[in-house]
Amino acid sequence: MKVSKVQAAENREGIVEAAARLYREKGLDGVGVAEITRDAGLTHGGLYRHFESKDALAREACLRAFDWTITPLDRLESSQAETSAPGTQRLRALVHAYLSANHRDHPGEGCPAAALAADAARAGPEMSEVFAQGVERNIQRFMHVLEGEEAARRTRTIVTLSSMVGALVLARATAAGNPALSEEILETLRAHLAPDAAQQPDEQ
Amino acid sequence: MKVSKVQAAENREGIVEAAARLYREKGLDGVGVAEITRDAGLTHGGLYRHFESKDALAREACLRAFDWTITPLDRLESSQAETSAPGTQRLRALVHAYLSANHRDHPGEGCPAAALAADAARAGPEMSEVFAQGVERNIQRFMHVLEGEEAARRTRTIVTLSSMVGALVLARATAAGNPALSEEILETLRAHLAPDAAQQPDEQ
DNA sequence: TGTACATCAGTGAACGCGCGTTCACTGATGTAC
DNA sequence: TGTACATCAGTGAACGCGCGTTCACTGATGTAC
Repeated sequence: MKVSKVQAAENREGIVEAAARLYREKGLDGVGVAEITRDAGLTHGGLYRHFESKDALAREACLRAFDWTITPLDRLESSQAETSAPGTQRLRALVHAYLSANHRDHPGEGCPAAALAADAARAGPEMSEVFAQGVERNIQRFMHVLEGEEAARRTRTIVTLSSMVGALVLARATAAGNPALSEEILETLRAHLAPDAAQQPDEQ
Repeated sequence: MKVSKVQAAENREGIVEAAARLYREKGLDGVGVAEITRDAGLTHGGLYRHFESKDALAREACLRAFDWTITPLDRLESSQAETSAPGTQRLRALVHAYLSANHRDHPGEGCPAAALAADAARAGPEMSEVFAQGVERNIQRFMHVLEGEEAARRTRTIVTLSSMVGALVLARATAAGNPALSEEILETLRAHLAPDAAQQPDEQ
């Protein structure tokens, strides 16, 4: 049956959000349109009123996923900033949130660069464009946490983001098979990217 | 028809090598048994004389892929070592080979950690064990390039490997959509991990 | 060394299954009057 | 404001297709004598 314009827009939104989460959890090839629409409370047939194809939905879901990543990081940033924390402390909070066991164990709500970059590299030029935009946005936002001259901040951001993505990816791949190694990787990069200070009790 | 034991062993070997390459190129979910066996010059039916299932083949292929990664790196190491290069130079050669456009554009012969870590994280505990072994082997081999106390070398190795994996993964995801960003990521991490010295003409 | 025959690596048709996509249909929505 | 009806979001059966796996069969291999 037909549905109000408002309801239809909400349904479309629900599909994108379900896809953004499920793709990050199971990979671009690991989840079908039936599961996505079911997760959004719909049936699979209606999907094509909203999206040209599964690939078009995947691109929109990836773009959306890059929002989700930044939001929780921002929340952490601002909660730290409220305590009049200097830039160093904000960086610390960001690095610790990114390289946490919680982020490792919940890719569905986490950074799409860590969850989907390899899949995106194989998914064709359009998906690569989406990803390039998302990564560039991540870089821009991350730069605001740092201090100093712009070129230097960009360099440091790219180094830090690359290190965090690699560490999270390796920690995930080894988590089930060798939990100690997985934790060692996270802890080593936490210490390297956000050193010094008293070790505060770790997240989750 | 039946085939000699030697031929059968060679055929099995060919399947593993084809799988190790194709999985890295197309992902664990991106290639089927028909394509793998065809690539090895066989038909799909005979695969189950050698492997219990597709998943068992995938695990063996991943383990094999971790050899392939180390082999070309070793060749680079030793060719540099012959010119009586200090450890710093060997590290430089390794980092430049890993973060090259050539490695980015040919995942099939490259590091499985960069190509398959995200897939491995979703493929169950047995695959995670395989991956943990492979990563640990990568760490052990990489440590030999560095100088200093053992714990410090291990820390530096984990930091360097994580950074290289993340940079390569991001460079691959953005290569088609924004080649300049992809190159910037590689170059930024080359400069960060193997700094100083006269810029020698780049690989490929 | 020569012969008879059990073994088994490899073939290719067939299977059940889940995929992405299509389409005739339903019926509430929202517009034209 | 009230009524008639065109629109179209959503449903669910159906499609063709490729997947992983099975299996009856083939015939060279390699062993027993």
